[in-house]
Amino acid sequence: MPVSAKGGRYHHGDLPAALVDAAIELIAERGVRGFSVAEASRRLGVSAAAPYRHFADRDDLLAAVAVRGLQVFAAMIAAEVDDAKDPSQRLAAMTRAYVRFAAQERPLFETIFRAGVDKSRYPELQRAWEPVDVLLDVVHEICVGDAAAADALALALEATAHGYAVMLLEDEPEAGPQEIAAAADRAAAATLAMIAGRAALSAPSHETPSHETPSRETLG
Amino acid sequence: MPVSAKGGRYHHGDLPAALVDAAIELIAERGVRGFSVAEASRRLGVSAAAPYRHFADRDDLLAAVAVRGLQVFAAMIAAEVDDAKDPSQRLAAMTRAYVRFAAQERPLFETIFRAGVDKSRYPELQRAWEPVDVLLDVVHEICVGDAAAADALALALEATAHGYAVMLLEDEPEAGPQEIAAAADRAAAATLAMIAGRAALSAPSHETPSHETPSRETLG
DNA sequence: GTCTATATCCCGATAGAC
DNA sequence: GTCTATCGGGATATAGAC
Repeated sequence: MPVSAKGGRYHHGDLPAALVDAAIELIAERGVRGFSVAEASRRLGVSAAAPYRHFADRDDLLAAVAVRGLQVFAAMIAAEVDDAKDPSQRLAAMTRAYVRFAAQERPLFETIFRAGVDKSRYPELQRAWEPVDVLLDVVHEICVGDAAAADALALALEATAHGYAVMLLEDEPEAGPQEIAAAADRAAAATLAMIAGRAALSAPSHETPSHETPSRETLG
Repeated sequence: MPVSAKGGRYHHGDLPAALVDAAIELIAERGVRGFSVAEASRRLGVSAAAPYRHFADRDDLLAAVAVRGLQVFAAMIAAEVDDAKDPSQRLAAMTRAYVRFAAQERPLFETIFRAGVDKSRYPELQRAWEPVDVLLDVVHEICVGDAAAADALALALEATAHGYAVMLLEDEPEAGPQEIAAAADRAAAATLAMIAGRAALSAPSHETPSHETPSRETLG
C-alpha cells in the first residue's frame, strides 16, 4: 500500500479499482443486496466519504463492477470459442462459457444481471456488451441469408444459456467444479438441440386461444 | 376496514393476508429489494410491530408471498395447458404460461425466483412447487421409457422457459399485452424447437478440452 | 392482536478541514 | 484525495401496556 510522501496518511494508488475489487468480494459474500459502499470503505480502511470522490453514488460503483464483469465475460466466451470449428460447436462453446461464468464468477454475473442498474444511465455499460453481442453473430453462418431466423435463433440460444445459468445458481448455489462442468455440458447440449430443431422457431405456434387465466383474487 | 367493538382501535379481519397483499403491491412498485416490513405496515395503517405477531421476520413474510405466487403460477399453467392435445403442445402451452406469469405477475415471479428466500427453511414453499412439477411430467409421454432422457428434456424446457421469462423482464420491463403475447409465443416456439431437436440432449458434447480461462487478475 | 415506545444498527450522502 | 463529523433517514426487532 503506497503511502503519501507528504504526511503520515496513506493513499491508495488506485482507490477506484480497489473499490471495485472490494465490491466484488462483498457481493460474493452477501449478494448484491448486501453490498454497501460503507462496508466496502471499511474493508479498505478508508473513510465512508472517500468513495464519493470517485463514484457519484452506489449505483455508479455497481455499474463499474458490471463493466468489469462484462470484460471478463467476453474474455471467457472468446477463450472457450476459439478453436471450435463449425458454427454450432462455437455456439455450444459459448453456452458452456456462459454457464461457467455464472458459476465461477457469481458476483459478476449477479451484478450484471440482477443489480438493477439502470443501463440507460451508463453508456459505457451498454458499450461493454458489444464484444459479447459480436460473438453471437455466428448465428448468421447457420441461418444464411435469413436475418429474421438468425435473430430468432440468437434469442433462443441466449435464453437457453441464461436459463441454465440462472437455474444452476438457484438450484446448486454451492456447485463445485464437477457440477459446474456437468451443468455447462448439459447447457451446451441444449444449444445443439435448439439449433437442430430451429425450424420450429419460425413456424407459427398454431393456436393462441387467449384463455382467461385465474387472477390472484379468484384464488383467495 | 373492520373496527373493534370494544375500543376505538381497529383490527384487520385478517392481517396476515393483508400483509401478503401489501407486500405484493410494494414489490410491484419497488422490487423485492425495496420491500420492507415497516413500509407494508405503514400502508395498512398498523404499527411496525404488528406483523411480527404473524411472521417471525421479513423472510417469513416473503416466503408466504412466494407460496401465494406458486399457487397462482400453477393455476395459470394448468389453465393454459388444459385443452391442448398432444404432449408437445401441452409443453409449449406451459412455456407460454410461464412467460406470461413472469410478465403479468411480476412481483410474484420476483419473489419466487429472486427474493433469495432460503427454501430449506420453509417446507410449505417446497410443497408449493409440487403442482408445477407434476405438470412437467408430460415429458415422459415424449421420452417414453427413457427416464434419463425425460429428465434432460424437462430440465432443458425449464431452462428455456425461465430464460425467456427473465430476459423479457430485463429487456422490456414495461412490456404491454402485445409484447408479452409475442414473447410468450417465441418461447413456446422455442419449446417446440427444443423438443424437435431433443436427440442432441443425450448425445455427448464431443469434446471438453477444459481451457484455461482468463481470470480477473490477468485483465487488470 | 394490536399499539406505543424504544433500542440498536446501518446506510447514503454532504460539508468543510487538511 | 482523503479525513472527520454529521445530518437525515430507514430497518429490524423487542418490551410492555391495553
